Formats: sequence, structure tokens, C-alpha cells
Amino acid sequence: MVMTEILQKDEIITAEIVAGARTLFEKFGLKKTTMEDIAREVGKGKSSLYYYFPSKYEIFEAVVNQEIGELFKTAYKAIEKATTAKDKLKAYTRVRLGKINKMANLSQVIKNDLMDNMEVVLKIKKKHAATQVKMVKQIIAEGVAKGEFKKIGDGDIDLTAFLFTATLTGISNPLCIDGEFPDLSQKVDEIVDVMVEGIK
Amino acid sequence: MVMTEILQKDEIITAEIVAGARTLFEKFGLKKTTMEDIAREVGKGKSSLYYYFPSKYEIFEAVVNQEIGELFKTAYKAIEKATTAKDKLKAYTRVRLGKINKMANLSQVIKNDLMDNMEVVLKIKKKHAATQVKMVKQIIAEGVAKGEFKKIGDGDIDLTAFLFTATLTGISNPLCIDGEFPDLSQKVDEIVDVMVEGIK
DNA sequence: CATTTGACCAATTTCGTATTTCGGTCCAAA
DNA sequence: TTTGGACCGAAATACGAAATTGGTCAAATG
Repeated sequence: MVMTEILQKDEIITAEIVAGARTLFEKFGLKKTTMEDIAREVGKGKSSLYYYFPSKYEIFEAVVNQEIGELFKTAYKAIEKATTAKDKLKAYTRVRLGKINKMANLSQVIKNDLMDNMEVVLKIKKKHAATQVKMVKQIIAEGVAKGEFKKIGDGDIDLTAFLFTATLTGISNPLCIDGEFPDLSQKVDEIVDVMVEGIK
Repeated sequence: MVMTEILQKDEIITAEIVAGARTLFEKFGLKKTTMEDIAREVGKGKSSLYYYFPSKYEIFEAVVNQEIGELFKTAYKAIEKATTAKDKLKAYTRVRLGKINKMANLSQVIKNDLMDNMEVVLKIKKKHAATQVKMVKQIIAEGVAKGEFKKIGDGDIDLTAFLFTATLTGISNPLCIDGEFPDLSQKVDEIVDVMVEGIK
């Protein structure tokens, strides 16, 4: 069975263009990758690209959508395997935290353009994020000490306070804190425990 | 009682400089505000500023720290008034969500420099954030339908799914989703209910 | 008919350079 | 102790010329 029997020829070429563009975007970023670069990568003339895509931005979008599409596909499979809703949430969380790293290459290059300016802002935010976590942590610790809150899991108040703060930061500001929490992907069960209990 | 009996003169002038700088930073941003602008604003020569601050960056830091200091002060007062840990968390959340808007002026100008580039990334992130919320929402809805999860509050699954996603986004990426959730500050009790239950 | 290409265009980017501005220093003056 | 004017080196800016780039189009290819 030949490829062309399953996929249209233009679908194949489209995929080739997206793959080639993806390689170059990861290496050099969106801005520094020219249409001629992409054309050369896939062994065609520049004009040919416009037969398959209306603009450079569309190619970029296709690359990102493919990348995220894979993320969703993986997540969907993992969710299907899980039986309980809690396990489904865990599966989703695990995929998302895991894949994030694999998407880092692409994201990183895009982000690098921003980081130069962002540096200052993030530095300040980071400094005060620690203070916020401490505040929340103390409140929770008091609550636990008074028996007002019951500990779950291994009762990692640090993690709970971090999640609480991260949520607040995440919902209130496009420039959120850095996710430099140790071994985050190792703590999926714990994270989901904390968050899921809110639904019970 | 005169001011100088409580505050040192240089403390007053320092405060004046910070206040003047704050005004200009809010109006024109960090970059476009020159040391001479600040000096003119407080009615002094440029060199005088260096008698109170070692550099422009230190002035900026003082402005931001003062701004955040006020946030913490307000939060602290609110927390003191509350009796239960849950109410303390609610107070903290309320202050934080409320003050964020007041800090918007300063943040906005700083962010504007980034937004030009960020636009593209955020646009894409936003698009897929909706998909993620839907996925999580469905999982939760299933869990609730099966009796696996119990609803709390008015059982707003939308909100719960949003928070879950926001938390994941917040902890895993410095470029998090936009906080365009309606009437967020009106839902403090609900938000804290959802998040606090994770500690019980 | 489906696909490719090279010439071509307008707009943007880059570049080189002259000039200005800005953050920061120093010292005399008050 | 505090201020302001002269001054410095580095960085930002201005700006016109030249090169690039995203995108178009009609002709060519098969």
C-alpha cells in the first residue's frame, strides 16, 4: 500500500512543509526563518509554498496546532485508559506536565525574543511570589494546627500553598510566576489530590 | 507635631522621589522616564537624586516594592480581622484580586513593551486554553454524574475546570493564559471554597 | 489541470554613520 | 549635608541607502 492511496499528494507536501518549517522554527525562531529557508528545506521554490499556504503565519499556526494536537491526542488516549474521573484528571495532568517539556524547544525560541524584556518583570514577580507563598502557607498551617483543615496525602503544606498561589497568579496575570518547583512531574498524584479534593 | 519630628528629612525626600518616579513610570513607563524627568518632577537637579539613590533601577525597585508593600499591608490587615483560616484565605484572595487592578496601571506600562511580541503567543495559547478547560470540564462533569465527585457551593463546574486549568498553566509556564474570567472578584468565596476544600 | 517557477513589487529590515540623549560621576558651591 | 553645573562614556536615536523579505502574478512545466 502506497502513501498516495491513503493521503492526497498535496496532503503529503503540506505535511512536509509543516515538518520542515517546524525544524527551522525550533532552530532559529519564527522571525529569523524566511520563506526561502522553508522552501529550501523542503526542496521547492519559494512561490510553491503559497500554493499550499496563504501566508507565513498560516504555516506557523499549522506547526503550533500540530504540536498541540499531538498533546491533546496523547492526553485523550491517556484519559480513555483511566477509569475513575480522578485518574483521568491525573492522566491529563501527567501528560500536560510531561509534554510541556517537549514543547519547550519551540516555545523557548519564541519566548527568547520576549525574555530579554521580561527578565526584569519576572525577577521582581519571583521575589514577591516567595513572600506570597509564605503568607498562604502560614494561614494554612494555622488552619491545620487548629484542626480547621485536615491534611491529605503526606500533608505537604508547601505544595498546597504553592498551588494556591500559582492558581491566583495564573488567573490574574498573563505574566505569572516561574514554575521552578522541584520534581513537579513526580508529584502529579499529589497535585491532583490537592486540586481534585476541591470538587468532592 | 511636625513631620520632621517623626520622619527624617531625607526619608521625606526619598518618599517624594519615589512618589514622583511612580507618577512618571505609570504615565510613560520605565524606559521613557529619564532621571532628569524625575528630578524635574520633584523640583531638584538630576545629581541630587544620586544622593538618595545609587541608580535609576533602585528607584524603580523602590516604587515597585512600595506598591507591593501596600498590597501586603492591606492583605495583612484583612487577614488579622478574619478569624477562621478559610476566611483568612478568602480575605487574602479578595485583596489580591482587588489590588491587582490598582496595580494594573504600573504593570500595564511595563507589560506594553512586551505585549507587541507577546500578542502572537498569547493568541495561540488562549485559543487552546479554551479546549483544555472543556476537556477538564467534561472529566469533572462525568465524575459528578457518576457520584464520584460531590458538588460544592453552587456546583459551578465551569469555574472548577477553569481553576484547574489555570493552576496547571500557572505552574508550568511563565506565559500563562489570560485571566478573562467574568466577575472574578465577585466569586472570591466560591474560588476559595474550591481551592480550600483541597486542604480538608 | 495541478504544480512550479522566476521575475517582480511594496513594505520592512538592516546597516553604517553622524548625532543626540541618558545614566552616572565629580567637584565646587551653598 | 545637600545641591547643581560641567562633564564622560556608553547607549539610544535619526536617517538615508541598500539589502531582505513576505507576498503576487503570469508564464512555463508536466
